[in-house]
Amino acid sequence: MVTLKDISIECGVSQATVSKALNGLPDIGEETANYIRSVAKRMGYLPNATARALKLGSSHNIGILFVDKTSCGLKHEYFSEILNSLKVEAERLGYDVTFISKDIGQFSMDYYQHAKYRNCDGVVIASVDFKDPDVIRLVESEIPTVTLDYTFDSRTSVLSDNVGGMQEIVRYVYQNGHRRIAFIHGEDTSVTQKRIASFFKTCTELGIRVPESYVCAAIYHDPRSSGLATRNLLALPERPTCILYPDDFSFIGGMNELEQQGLSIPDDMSVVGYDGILLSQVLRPKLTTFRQDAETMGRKAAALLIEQIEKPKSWIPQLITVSGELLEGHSVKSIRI
Amino acid sequence: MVTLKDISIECGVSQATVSKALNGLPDIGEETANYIRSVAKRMGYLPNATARALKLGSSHNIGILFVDKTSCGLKHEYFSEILNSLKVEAERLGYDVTFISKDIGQFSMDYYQHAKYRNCDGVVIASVDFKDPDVIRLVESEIPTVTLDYTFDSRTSVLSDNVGGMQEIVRYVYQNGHRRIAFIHGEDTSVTQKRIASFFKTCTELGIRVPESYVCAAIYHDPRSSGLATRNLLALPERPTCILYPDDFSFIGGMNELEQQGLSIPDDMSVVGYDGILLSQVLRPKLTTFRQDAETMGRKAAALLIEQIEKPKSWIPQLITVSGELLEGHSVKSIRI
DNA sequence: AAGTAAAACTTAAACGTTTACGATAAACAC
DNA sequence: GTGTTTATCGTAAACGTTTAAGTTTTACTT
Repeated sequence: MVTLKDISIECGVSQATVSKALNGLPDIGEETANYIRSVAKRMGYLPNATARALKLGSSHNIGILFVDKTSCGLKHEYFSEILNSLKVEAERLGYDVTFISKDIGQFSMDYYQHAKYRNCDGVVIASVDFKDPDVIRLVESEIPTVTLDYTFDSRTSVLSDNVGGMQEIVRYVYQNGHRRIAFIHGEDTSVTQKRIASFFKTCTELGIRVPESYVCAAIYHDPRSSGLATRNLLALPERPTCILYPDDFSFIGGMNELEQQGLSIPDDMSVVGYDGILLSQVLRPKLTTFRQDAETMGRKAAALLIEQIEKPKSWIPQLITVSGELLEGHSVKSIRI
Repeated sequence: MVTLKDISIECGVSQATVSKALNGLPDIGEETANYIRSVAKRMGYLPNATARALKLGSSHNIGILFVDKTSCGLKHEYFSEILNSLKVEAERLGYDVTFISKDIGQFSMDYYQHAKYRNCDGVVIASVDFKDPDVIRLVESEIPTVTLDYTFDSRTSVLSDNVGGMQEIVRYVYQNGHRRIAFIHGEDTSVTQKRIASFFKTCTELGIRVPESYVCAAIYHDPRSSGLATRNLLALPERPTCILYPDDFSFIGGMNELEQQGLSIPDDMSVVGYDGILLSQVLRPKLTTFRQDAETMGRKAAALLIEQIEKPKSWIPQLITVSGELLEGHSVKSIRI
């Protein structure tokens, strides 16, 4: 490994001069600087991120928190898309991305300790239990953080527009003549709460009455529970004409249930998904769904975190809401009223 | 941040003593060591991975190479599952995981340089163009590597059993009475080549004649191209009775095509997927497919890489083949001959 | 010509560890 | 009592950077 010292010897100058020349500091003569740079290049010099981090106290490395407990963390296309764009943007800005977890090796540490241990300049928190005391400790620490789809007081977060998304869906369905709209939602999270609230609010605005039995719970990303919920809805004396699913993948459960009962989509039942994953666009009939802009969310999260890292003084916490778009498929029938 | 120095002052001993006590070296008195450890705990001491890495020349950090060009890198459940188990296993063994890429910030570097820059102890290479000169440079460097689903000379790799998988599929289909078996394969990669070779070999062993038109190309993870290939197969004068798809997700394209032509699965056409992703198990009829054990692959890759890192002297390159299992669904009809 | 300022470069300390080597004292052998 | 071993702890250098402060040389000002 070629170091500053090697170059300094080769050039006949001091290490400091080499360092300053390579970093473009102003107090090195142009001639000398160019010469040093050329020698560095010839010798194949690479800066040592570790030494730099030790000296500067900043590692140019950000942590990412994905919990694997649900085991659908990374598997979910929404999150893997976020992760990918986050990584790309961070790298564009000169930062690497490292996973943060509890319990690294024999050491047992919490997220905050892990981030400190690795000298992470900041952490993006996604897909975790936000009630976890360890998560809260990290968020309340001095380490810059950005949370995804959850907001802590005085902290920056990037949110998918769940309120707007649900509103658009309900309005779209309403415009297509539906008045008996059921909503199968996911397990109780802040995202779910927002969608439920927006669902009721929009229905009220439109003057739609929503029977209690039309709103039922399932589990995200679990077609079985959504299938079950679908069956219950179909058994109702007054069937809905349209069912909103917690996510596109869960809809598969509903699809199977409908098919089994000999009902066709959208003629006998209209359906809407959520997420806009690849699958939704290749199903026949194409699924009408609300596409969350995961790419933008990951990019924004990285950009905001790094901005916060680089100007910590003047930083004011931000709440960024990333809007999505309704992807119109052929799963909602237009019915005359 | 509390350092060894702080503890040494508090305890009235030297830094060296503290370091040795915390690392459990034998030349510190038991009494002193216990005292130092208790003080360290009380003061909330955390080792500094950066300083340690600089001193020891090993960062306890491994790199992971995922290319995003195809943009289906992380999105593919197969890879996200590998990534997840790789991460979990690495952390269990005391290593963190960092993404490696070209071009970090304003610096333009190749994979090898990036890995050196970050002091990665080793790199797992997955889902990339293995012909890329930059990848080859990395593999041929002194940095320990493990490749996934591709083998370089004298290098360790973890392979999914594509040969065995295809063999099992063909045999299963054969046992169910099929003799006219078509195979839609993915784009030309070493994985594809293995599957094609195994397909032909197994067919030959079983005495099945395979018309040239039965083997056609599509693109992995792309239902459209598989749909097109399906259409071509259906237009053949002598239709196959069973179609093997490049992967489960691509099969959706075939499913749509079959449905559109009024053909039902498996009565009018038998189908088999590949991968065993979640989707395959919730489709109706359930898709018969070959499940790749991505969890084991990621785990093995991490374990092998770390073993290689920790005993580089005695290391002999290994080729590990991870076998999968046939998941029998209801998409293959048993026909009498 | 004397003083000041700017430019170009060096010295040396610091970041937080680890570890080879040295030092001290107690314990032991004879 | 002398010499040797052993246990325990300290000293100091090293890993590869960055940077404040100092030094020398040159140029400029009046």
